[in-house]
Amino acid sequence: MDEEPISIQEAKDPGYQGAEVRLRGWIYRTRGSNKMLFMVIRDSTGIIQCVASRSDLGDDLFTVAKDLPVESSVIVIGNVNKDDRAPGGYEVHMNDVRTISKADRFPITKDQSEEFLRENRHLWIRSRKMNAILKVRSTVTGAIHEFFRKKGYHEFTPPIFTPNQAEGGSTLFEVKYYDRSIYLTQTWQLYAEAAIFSLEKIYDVSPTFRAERSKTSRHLSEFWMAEMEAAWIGYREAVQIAMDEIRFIIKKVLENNIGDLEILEVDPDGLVHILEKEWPVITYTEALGILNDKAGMDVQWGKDLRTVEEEELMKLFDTPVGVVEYPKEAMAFYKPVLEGADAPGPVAKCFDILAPEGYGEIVGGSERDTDIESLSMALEKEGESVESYDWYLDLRRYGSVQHSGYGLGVERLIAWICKLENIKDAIPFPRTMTRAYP
RNA sequence: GCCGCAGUAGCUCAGCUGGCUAGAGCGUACGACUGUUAAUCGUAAGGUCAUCGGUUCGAAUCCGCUCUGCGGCGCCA
Repeated sequence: MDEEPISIQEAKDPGYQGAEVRLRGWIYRTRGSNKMLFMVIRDSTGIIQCVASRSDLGDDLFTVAKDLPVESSVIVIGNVNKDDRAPGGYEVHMNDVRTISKADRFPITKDQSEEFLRENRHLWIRSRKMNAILKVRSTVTGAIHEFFRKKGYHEFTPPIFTPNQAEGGSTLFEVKYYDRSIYLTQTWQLYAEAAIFSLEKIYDVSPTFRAERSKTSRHLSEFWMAEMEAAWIGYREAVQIAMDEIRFIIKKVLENNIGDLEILEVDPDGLVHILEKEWPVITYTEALGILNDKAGMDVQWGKDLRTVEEEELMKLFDTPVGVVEYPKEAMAFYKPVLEGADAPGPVAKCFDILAPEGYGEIVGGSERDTDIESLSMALEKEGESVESYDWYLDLRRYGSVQHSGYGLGVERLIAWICKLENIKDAIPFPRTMTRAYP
């Protein structure tokens, strides 16, 4: 009588058709008359319609079940069958409904604004949309681990509290640290550079904090970055690794999340198509030429590409594009100059990967400068105290080697794969300049 | 840092050439209904129109400050 509960997804398996099953879940919708009750329930795997007539359950139980509000938790026992009349094509004829917890009136109803859903994120996370996104997210982070481990990389976990900046001073979160201040990490990079002299090939997926005053649909104050750092490789190899990584992630999403993409109304064929194509790698200087020729934009050499320029450029491509060798001037202190480059000015051994359809930069990376003199000069130029980076400069004093690394913005990648309008939906509890609740 | 948009029932909105005793749909409560597809029908409850101040005989409506949220630029992943 008390059979083991199964998931809603399992109940749709041919082996269970006609059988009595026990399902656990939450009420997603209810409809009915005084003789019939339709109760759609959901669990982590999906939704299924459950139906009963008054005579099936008896007057008392029918009345109790009919009064259960949306999001009440229940155990349903009944016979599952294919039924074309049911949404989703399967239906459970209920023999029993057990109330685990009767819900209060659920605040989220048919009409929802973005703001209201963010205010109620702790409840909205139950929605089919968020459920699907979070499953894709789990696939993405899992795929990152799998990709690097298969290639012989070690997972390396950096500190989150850091005394130094690495990406420009104005974007650090300063926090109390006993009787002084410290910062939340903006990147694992300086520590990763130390670690490669032990592990050679490392990666991580970890939170990153940037206090940029950006109020856009592409920015978060707390986001997850998947980074890699490896000894003995140059920036051009790093570009290829990053592209392989993204391809691998997309492949895994296609293997595991077709149903979720469907809920998100994303056509998987688009992703398949992207996997089939070559992804171009162009230089910054070439990018300016393309912008001039095909978009009529006259961008002054030496400036970083701005959002409009990236958007115009990516209108010309339907796959991710690697852009390499940006002007040294616009780049962070640790990016070395490429000698003998075919460009109007000094360029750095660095790259970005841009996603199509306006999703912008999803990867940024570079080779790392191994020259103490030029590093010290670059730090001074940025107004940093060279002394506080002494430990970092040590890495150049004891057996320095060529090395490169990059960071992939996990939420930006998810937003692109899932075609989300806003990056805030790519993370369960978004943190922005104006929101740290719930 | 700069620019723009918004705040009216639990939710989504209408009302904004000043005349309101502030409406609708959804949700909720009660009732009806034997196959519903975010069912349908009936009845009801539910509001200091974000705050403060100003103009006016009269302000949801016009003006100003503030607060809150959202987006765009810049910067970045």
